[in-house]
Amino acid sequence: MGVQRRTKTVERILVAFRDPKEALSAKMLLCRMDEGVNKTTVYRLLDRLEDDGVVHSFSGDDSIKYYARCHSCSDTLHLHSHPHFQCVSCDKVRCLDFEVTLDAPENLQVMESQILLKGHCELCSN
Amino acid sequence: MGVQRRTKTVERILVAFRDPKEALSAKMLLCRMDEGVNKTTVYRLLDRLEDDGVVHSFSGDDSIKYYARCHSCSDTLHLHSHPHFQCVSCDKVRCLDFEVTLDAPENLQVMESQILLKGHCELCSN
DNA sequence: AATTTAATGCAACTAAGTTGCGTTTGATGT
DNA sequence: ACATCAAACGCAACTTAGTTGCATTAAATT
Repeated sequence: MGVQRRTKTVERILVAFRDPKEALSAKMLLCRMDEGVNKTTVYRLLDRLEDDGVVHSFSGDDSIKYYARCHSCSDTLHLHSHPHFQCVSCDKVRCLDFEVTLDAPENLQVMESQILLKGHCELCSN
Repeated sequence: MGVQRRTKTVERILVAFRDPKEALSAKMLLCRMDEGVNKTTVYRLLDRLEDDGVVHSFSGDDSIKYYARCHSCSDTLHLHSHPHFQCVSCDKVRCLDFEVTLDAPENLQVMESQILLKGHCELCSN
């Protein structure tokens, strides 16, 4: 049933996610919140915020779980059909703007699709 | 520079990958090879086979690395633009037949794309 | 058969993520 | 304002995927 109390740590995590496109791992979040927050708390809050439809998650190419803001999700409806991009140079991960629909074989009942593009971002592609 | 010697363990791993579409994790491989093979060996062989263009890898929704046979790759050219499917019920993972091309924003220099569909496979969708 | 070096096994390690439990703290009622 | 109670927290210990160093084994070549 997700987050019930608006604690300081919740506020700080939401601040870390102020960029609507940027995706963060638990470790990145821990680094940003310089004043000591426990990693267990971060992992648990990310779970709760995901339940609430505040953030969505996906697995990066490095097999690390990344989280980013949701924009039209709730605790009852989670819908993401946008791709994500991971820069192989600076390792930044983010949501891309366009939606993708794939027509999968009929015998498969597809519930979700995760698309991860890898390459060099604008800043790293020189 | 990949596999240089055709050892028994290499043979056994290639047998495990006889299904051209099925994707396997290191753990699954270890289970299949009932006679003791060390996990380090499996991880190392998978790396080498990937270098050689014999298998390709991708990250599952469970943040576990999966490997599957390549069909037209070599040590110099690795090219995969097909999606993968992971059944949320039986956890089997496999390659799908169709190729996908996405038009990413121009400012991004995309080198590779990973598409993972999640849902129920034919056998589990009742 | 002897030699060489890739491949293997083992133990110890790293890193992401989880769990149990005792303590703290935010929300609610009086 | 204060007591209460469960949500949220911190800590330590754990699980699991994957890696590394090193000594040993076994393919390939002579």
